[in-house]
Amino acid sequence: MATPKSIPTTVKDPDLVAQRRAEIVDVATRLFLKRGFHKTSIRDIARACPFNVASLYMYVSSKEDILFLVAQHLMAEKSRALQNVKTRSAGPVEALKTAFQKYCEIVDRYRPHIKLMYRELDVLPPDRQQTVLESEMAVVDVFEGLIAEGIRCDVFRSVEPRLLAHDAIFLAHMWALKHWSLKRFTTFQQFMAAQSDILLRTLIKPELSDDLMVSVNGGHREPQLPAPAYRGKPL
Amino acid sequence: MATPKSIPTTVKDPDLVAQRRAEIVDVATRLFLKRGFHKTSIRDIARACPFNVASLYMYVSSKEDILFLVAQHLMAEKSRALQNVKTRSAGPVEALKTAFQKYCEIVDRYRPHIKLMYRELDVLPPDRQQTVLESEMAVVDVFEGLIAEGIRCDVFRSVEPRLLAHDAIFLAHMWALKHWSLKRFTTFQQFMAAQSDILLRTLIKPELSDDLMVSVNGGHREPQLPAPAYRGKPL
Amino acid sequence: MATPKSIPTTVKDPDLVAQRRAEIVDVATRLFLKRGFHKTSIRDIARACPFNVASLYMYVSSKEDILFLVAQHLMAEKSRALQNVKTRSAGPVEALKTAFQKYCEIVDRYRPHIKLMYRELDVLPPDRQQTVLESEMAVVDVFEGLIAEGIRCDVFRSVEPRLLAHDAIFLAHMWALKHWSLKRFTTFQQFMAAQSDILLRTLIKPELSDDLMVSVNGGHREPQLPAPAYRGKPL
Amino acid sequence: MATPKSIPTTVKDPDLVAQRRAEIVDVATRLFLKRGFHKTSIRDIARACPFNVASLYMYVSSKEDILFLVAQHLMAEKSRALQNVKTRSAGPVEALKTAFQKYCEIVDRYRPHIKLMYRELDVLPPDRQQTVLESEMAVVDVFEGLIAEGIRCDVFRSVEPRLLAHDAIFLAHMWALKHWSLKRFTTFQQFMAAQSDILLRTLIKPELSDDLMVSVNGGHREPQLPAPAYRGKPL
DNA sequence: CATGAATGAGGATTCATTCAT
DNA sequence: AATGAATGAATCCTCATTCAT
Repeated sequence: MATPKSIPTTVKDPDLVAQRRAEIVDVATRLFLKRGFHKTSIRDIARACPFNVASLYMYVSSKEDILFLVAQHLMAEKSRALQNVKTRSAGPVEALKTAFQKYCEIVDRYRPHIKLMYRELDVLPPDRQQTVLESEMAVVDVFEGLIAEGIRCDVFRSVEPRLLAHDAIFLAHMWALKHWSLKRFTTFQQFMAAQSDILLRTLIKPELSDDLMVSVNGGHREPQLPAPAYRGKPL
Repeated sequence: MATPKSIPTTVKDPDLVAQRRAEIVDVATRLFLKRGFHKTSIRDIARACPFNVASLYMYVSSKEDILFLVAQHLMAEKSRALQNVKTRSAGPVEALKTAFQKYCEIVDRYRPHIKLMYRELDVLPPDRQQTVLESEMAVVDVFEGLIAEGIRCDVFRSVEPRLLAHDAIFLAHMWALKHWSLKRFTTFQQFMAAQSDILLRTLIKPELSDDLMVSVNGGHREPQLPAPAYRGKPL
Repeated sequence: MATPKSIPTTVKDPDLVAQRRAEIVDVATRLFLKRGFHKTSIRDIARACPFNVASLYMYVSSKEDILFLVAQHLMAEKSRALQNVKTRSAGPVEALKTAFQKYCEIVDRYRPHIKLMYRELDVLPPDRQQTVLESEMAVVDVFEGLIAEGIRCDVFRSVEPRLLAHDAIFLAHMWALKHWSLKRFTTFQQFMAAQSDILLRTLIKPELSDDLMVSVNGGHREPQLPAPAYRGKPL
Repeated sequence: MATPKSIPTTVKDPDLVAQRRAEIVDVATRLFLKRGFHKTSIRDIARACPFNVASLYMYVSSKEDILFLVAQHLMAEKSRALQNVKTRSAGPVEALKTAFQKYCEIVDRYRPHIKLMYRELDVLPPDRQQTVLESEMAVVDVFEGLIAEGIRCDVFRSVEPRLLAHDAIFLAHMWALKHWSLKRFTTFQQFMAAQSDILLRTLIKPELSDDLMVSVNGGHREPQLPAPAYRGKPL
C-alpha cells in the first residue's frame, strides 16, 4: 500500500528501491512544482539526485513513472494524515467539523503538491489517472459518510451527501488553488474558519442552527470572522 | 480591449492581424484542450491553420504568445458574458443569485476552457499570468460588490466579502474541475441549485432566512434537491 | 518507380526530395558499407551530408527509412542495368549466356552493395524486406524465363527452371560474397567465364553440348580457363 | 581446439570456463539468430543464463567476444561433422558426391547459423574475421583436394579446382541463404540432388559423363528432377 | 567465484524558431 | 505578406562495462 506496485524495477533490494524512489519523488516534486512536468527534464531530476540518469532508470522506467510516483506519494500521505481523524466519536457536527479542519490542515501542508496534481494529472495515461482519482475519491467517501450520518441523525438537512462531500473537499482545496489571491487578505486560520462556517451553515438544519453552531465553536465563541476589517475595496 | 495589446506583430493591417489571431486562437484552444500545451507542437497548430508556420510567426512571436492569446480570449468571452447581468436592480439576494447562476452557466459553457486555464496558466511568465489573473479578479470584484451590498443592506451576515466572492466563483468552477466525478450523480441544474443554496445559506442572515430563501426560489418552491434519491452509499 | 514512394517527406519540392535523398543514399551506402548499419549513427550520416540531422529528418522519417532507401536504390539500379539485355533475340543459349554475363558485370559493379544487402536486409521490417525481395525475384523471373525458353526449344535439359534461375543468380553473387577469397586466385573475367561454364554445362543437353558450347564461345574459342596454372595448394 | 584460445578469462578452472562458455554460446546463438547481434543486448544474454552480467564478464571480456565464441563454435561443429566423410576411398566422383551431400546436410542442419555468419561476421575485427574465414577455408581445402584428385585421375575436366571448390560450397550455402525462396518450390532432397548434379556435370569429363553420372546415382537412376512439374510461370 | 548496483557515453528523434526567396 | 526549407539545441532513454561487496 505504501510501496507503490506496478512500477517495475531492475533493482532487487526493496529497501533500496524505496529509499531511492523516495529521493526521486522528493526531488521531482520540487522540480515539477517549480518548472512543471514538461519543462523539467529527466536530467534535471538526476542532477539533483545523488545518482545519475542511468541509475534513475533502474528505479523508474519512464519520466511519466516519476509523475505517477509523485502522485501516489501525495495520495498516500494524504490518506495517512486523514486516518487519524476518521474514527472519532462525537456528534455528527463535531465529527464533520473536525474532519474538515483536519483536511484543511493537510491541504495547507501539501498546498503546492495539491496544486501540482490539479495541473499535471492529465499527463498521466487514463488508467493511472484513474488510480489517482480513485484515491481522491476515498476522501470523498469519508466526507460523504460523515454527512450521511448527520442526515440520518436529523442534524443535517436532507441534501445530496456526495455533492456536499465534494463541496467540502473543494472548499478546502481552494486554499491551494487560490492561495495567490487569498493570502493577500486572509490567514489560513481565518480561511479555515470561514470555509467551515459555510459548510456547516449549509448542512445544519436551520432550527438547530443556533444551538449547534454555538457548540461547534466550543462554547467560547471565537470572533470567527465577525465583521473583519475589510481590506481595500470599498463596500 | 478586443485586440490584445502587448503582443507584437510584423503585420500592419490590424484587421488581418485580428482575423489571423482569431484563427490561431480557435485552433490552438482545441489542440491545447486535447493534448495539452506542451504536447501540442507549433507545427500541429500551423497544420490546422490556413497558413504555415512562418506566417504564424508573423502574428505571434512565440508559442507562449499563443497560450496568452487563448487565455485573453477566454477572459474576454467571460467578461462579455458577465456584462449582461452585472447591473440589475433587485434585492441583493436576487442580484447575487442571478449573477451566480449566470456565472455558473458561463462555467458550464466554457467548462473545458476553464479547466485548461487551471492546467496551463503556470506556463506563462509571471507578468502575463498576472494579466490573466487580474482579469479573473474582475469577476471577483463583481461578486464582492454584490456581497458587500447585501451586507450594507443588512440582508447578509457580516462576512469578509472578498473571501466569499472567491468562494462563489470557486463553487461554480467546481463544475469544470470536478465534472468527471459530478456528472455521475448530478445534472448541471441540480449542481447549480445546490451551489447557489450553499452560497445563500451562508450569506443570508439567519433571521431573514425563511423569508428570503423562499423569495429566492421565486415563491414556487422548487424541490431544490430536497431528499434526493441517494445514489450508492448507504446513509 | 524510380522515385520511391511510401516514404513520407515534409518537403514539397519533389526534385529537391530526390536530390537530397540521393545524397543521403550515397553517403549512407558508403557508411553502412564501412561500419555496418547499426554502428553508423544518424549523426555520422548527417555529418557527411551538406545539411544537418534535423534536415535529414525532413526527407526521411527514421534511420531504417535510410536503409530502405539504399536498398531501393540498389534494386532500381540493378533492374535498370538489366533492362538492356532482357529483350535480345538469339538462341536460348546465347540469350542466357549474355544475360548471365551482363548480370555478372552488374554484380561486379555493385559488389559492395550486394554484400551490404545480404548483411543488413534483416534489419528491415518484414513488409519492407518483402518489397526488396520481390524486386530481387524479378531478376529470378528473367532468368527463369530464359531457362524455360531453352527447355521449350529442346536445347536445355528438362530441369526445374526456377531453381536453376536461383543458381544462376547465386553463382553470380558469389563474386560479391566470396570476393575476399576469390580475388586471390582469379580475375573477374575468369570467374565469370567459369560460372557461365557451370551454368551452361548444367543446362545444355549433353548431345548438343559440343556444338553449342563452342558457338557459345563465339567460335573463336577463348582459352576460358583451360588448365589454369594451379595456385598454391598441391594437387 | 575445442577450448578456444585467445579469449582471456579471470576464471582459473578450465572446465568451468568451458561449461559457462558453452551456456553463453548456446543462449547467444539463439538470441543473435532471432534479433541479430546489435539488437541483442548483453543483458538479454545474461538474463537467459543461469548467472548474471558481471559473471558473464568473467568468461568473456566483451560482447564481441561472444560473437567470436559463437562463430568458433559453429566452425568447430561443422568441421567435426565433416571429419567423418573426408577419408573415404572410392572413385573421385563418388568421393566428391558423398562429400558434397554430407556438406549439404550440414548446411541444412545449421541453416540458421550459417545465415547468421553471413550476416554478422563483419562485426568482428579483421583478425578475428580472419580466424573464422580460415576455418571456412579448411572446408574449401577439402573440396579442392577432392576436385584436384578427380582431375589427376582424368575423370574431371581440367578446371581451376579452388574456384570449383568454392562453387561447391557456395551451391550448398544457397540452401541457407535463399531458403526463404527455395522452400516454396523445392524440398531439401530435390535441392541437394540438383546442386549435386550441377557440380558433377561441370566437373566430369563429357566423354565419361554417361557412365559416371549413372554410377553416381547408384545405378538405379532416381528421377533426379527430370521434367519436374513446373510451378507457376508458363514456359 | 558471484552478484547487485552503478555509470559515462552515446543513440534516435523532435521542436521552436529563423532565413532566403 | 507569405512560404518552404533549414537548424541548433535539447529530450528521453539504452547499453556495454565496471566496481564494491
